[in-house]
Amino acid sequence: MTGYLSIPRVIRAADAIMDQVERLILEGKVRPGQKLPSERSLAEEFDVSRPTVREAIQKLEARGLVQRRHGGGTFVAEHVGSTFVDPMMTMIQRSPDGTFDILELRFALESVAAWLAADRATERARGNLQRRYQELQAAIRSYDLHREAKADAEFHLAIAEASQNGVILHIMRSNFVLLEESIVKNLAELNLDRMKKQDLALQHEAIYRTIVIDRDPVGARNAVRQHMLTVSESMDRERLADTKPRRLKELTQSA
Amino acid sequence: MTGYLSIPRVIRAADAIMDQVERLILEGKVRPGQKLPSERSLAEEFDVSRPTVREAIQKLEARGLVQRRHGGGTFVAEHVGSTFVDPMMTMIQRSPDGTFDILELRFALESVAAWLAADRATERARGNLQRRYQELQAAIRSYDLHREAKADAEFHLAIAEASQNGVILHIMRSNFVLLEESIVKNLAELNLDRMKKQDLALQHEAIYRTIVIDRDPVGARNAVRQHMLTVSESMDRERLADTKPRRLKELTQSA
DNA sequence: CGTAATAAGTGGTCTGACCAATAGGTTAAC
DNA sequence: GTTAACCTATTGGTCAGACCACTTATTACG
Repeated sequence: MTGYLSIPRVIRAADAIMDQVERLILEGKVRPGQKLPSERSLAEEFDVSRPTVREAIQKLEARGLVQRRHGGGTFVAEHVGSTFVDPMMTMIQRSPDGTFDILELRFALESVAAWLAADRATERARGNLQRRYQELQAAIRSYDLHREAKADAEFHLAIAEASQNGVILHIMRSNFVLLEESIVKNLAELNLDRMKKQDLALQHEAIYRTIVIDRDPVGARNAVRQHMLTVSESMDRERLADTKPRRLKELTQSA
Repeated sequence: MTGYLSIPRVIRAADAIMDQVERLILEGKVRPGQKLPSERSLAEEFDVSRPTVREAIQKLEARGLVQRRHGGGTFVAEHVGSTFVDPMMTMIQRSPDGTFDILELRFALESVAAWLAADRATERARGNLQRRYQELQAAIRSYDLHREAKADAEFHLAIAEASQNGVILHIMRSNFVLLEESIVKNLAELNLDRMKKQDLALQHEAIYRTIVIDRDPVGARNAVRQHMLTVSESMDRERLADTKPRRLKELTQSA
């Protein structure tokens, strides 16, 4: 049937198909959410067997590019790369120090992102940031913890978007879910302390203002650092017997 | 957060097998580098067909947990998760500003990593860092560009390891290949300028010293920042018509 | 003793079939 | 006429058995 059976293939057929389908997706020939051709028709089109096509699609699924529904079809993931959290990351999160590790990561990424955002955000990005900020305020007033966490995460994500750095944005996006869970945790503890809660609100306001209004890179960076510091302090109580020294505070203060 | 479309997921046989095999790996029943049972014997053991086992293993392969060799067998990946580079990242890298974006990411991550490493690196991690540093020096003397880039990347990776932050380490590992390519690019340009090359050597020495010998967090962070700044300057010449303002320098100086 | 031919084992692909879930159109009930 | 139940074609999920291509270990030959 398949004409090139006699040709010794160095590369695997499945990988070749995967590249082709991947290109279809990445080049936008099939848009996010759209349905991919069925396995059978793809097999015919590429002139390979269905198992080979299945292998290809499975790999794409494992990488989060597509999603399969039994009986429904195969669909391109809604936002490529954003729903996908790599397995290692979730493992890390469940580890004892995971939450704090993530906080240190955020400290590193978001302080730089804020600096960059204040420096070079587009008009559109600033508008978006403002919208996210207002949404966050509304969420806080709603006393819906989950909604607040989501809005909080979206706000921080908007900073990354405004930074115009695709890599930083991608990392924050691909860990959006983790970020959200992490925020839920933090909020749950902070809710007991109205003072701290007030601090958070002021800090969010400072971040928003320094980036969107003042466009002050240094101020934005410091505001984010202060914010992270407050969040980390709320966690310290619960982890007195930590195995590693945790000194975000000093990391913040030492210029 | 999790999709509204989220359906009552019926467990697929392949996924169940994947979990089982994954557990074998993560629980250490089969060690990295070790050979996994053949597909046929796994199929018999789990009482499913070989295609199903193949699907399971394929997914593990796509996630970088195992590696298959035609005719050889399936092996557990040497360092789990480190071979895996996610597709989006390679796309970003090929974009016009990709190289600079990565540099900004490194600026954010590595400066914090250096700070943490100087503060809390274990004896073992410091020894490893020293070894990597010596290897880097040897590589430089060999005038082998690729070897030098690899040693350079390994050195920076060792900093992340010493930081004891699993998340930062993971991100740097999963982008190790990109990091290496990025360094090759930078070195290629820097090679024309012996002065700059000398600067790099001094900076690597400073990073090594502040972390391993002095154990000076602030010094380590500044050393990394200075290093990134030098690297970024070598790129500026080639990208005068950049679309985004790039001011790593100011990001460095403003305390 | 060393090297080359060979055999066994393993992943890679194919064919074809049947099962299970979904989606959409058709029909029946209201 | 509208809505609800149902039926069917489509599509992904699984299975079986076979053969090909590559690797590795064994064996036989020089």
